[in-house]
Amino acid sequence: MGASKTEYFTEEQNVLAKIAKSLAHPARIAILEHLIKVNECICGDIVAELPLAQPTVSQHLKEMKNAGIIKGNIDGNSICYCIDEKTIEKLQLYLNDISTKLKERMDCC
Amino acid sequence: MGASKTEYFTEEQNVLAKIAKSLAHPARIAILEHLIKVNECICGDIVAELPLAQPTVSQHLKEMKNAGIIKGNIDGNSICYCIDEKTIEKLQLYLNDISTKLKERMDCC
DNA sequence: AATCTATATCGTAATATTGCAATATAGAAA
DNA sequence: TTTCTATATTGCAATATTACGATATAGATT
Repeated sequence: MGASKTEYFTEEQNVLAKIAKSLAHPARIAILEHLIKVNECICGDIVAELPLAQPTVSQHLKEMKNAGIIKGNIDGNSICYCIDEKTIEKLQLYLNDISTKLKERMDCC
Repeated sequence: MGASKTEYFTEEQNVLAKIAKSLAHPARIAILEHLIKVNECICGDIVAELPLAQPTVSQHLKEMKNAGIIKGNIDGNSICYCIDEKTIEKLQLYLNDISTKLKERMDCC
C-alpha cells in the first residue's frame, strides 16, 4: 500500500486536502509568510530567505502552485510568484463554515 | 534526505504546518466532515463511514488528535471523538489574517 | 472467568515526500 | 554568439506516509 485512496473520496474533499497539503510543511508556511511580507512577487529571493537549496525551493513552489495557493508569472528570465487570494479564501471559508457550525452546538465529549 | 528540516523553522511555522498536515488527506477531511455532521462524538462509526480498514482510521485519528484538530474522550470501552474548536480557530484566524493583509494591497503579478 | 466489543499497536509492504547535486533551459547582457 | 542569471527538471538517496492483517489491550457483558 502507501497510495492514498483518493478515488474513494469526493472531488471537493480531494481539493481541500490538496490545498492543506500545500501548506503542510514549515518551509511552505515560511514561503507563504515571505510572500505576505514582501507583497510584490519574488522568487530567487525565497531561495535566499530559506535554508534550503534552490531545487528544493523550486519543488515546494511547484506544489504550492499546483494546489493553487500561489501563482507565478514569467517576467523576463525570472518568475514572479505571489499568493493566490482565491485559494486562500476557499480554505478560509471552509474553516469559517466549520467554526460557525461548531459554535451553534453544545460542547461535546 | 527525506526528513523535513523542521529545526530550521520557527515553532509557530511548525505548528501551523502540523495542523495543515492533519487535514492533508481526503480521508481526514471526510473524518472532519463526519464529525461536523453528527456533532456528538463517535469513533467506530467513522470506520463504518469510510472505505478504510479500522487500523488505518485509527492511525488517521491519532495524527489528527496529535495535531490538536480533534480530541478523544474515553467512554466505557469506546472512545468519543470530536473536533477541537480551538485548533480549527487557530488555523482560521491565521488565514483570516492573511486574507485581510492581501485585501489591503494592490494585485500582484 | 470466558467472551464480546471497541480501539490501539505492531510489523511490514507499497508508495510518496523531501532534499540536493548535477544538469537542462531560456531569457538577458556582454 | 558567448556568457551570465534565474529557474526548472532529472536522478537518486533518505525518510515519511498510507494501508492493512495480525495481534494486543481493556472495558462490558454473559
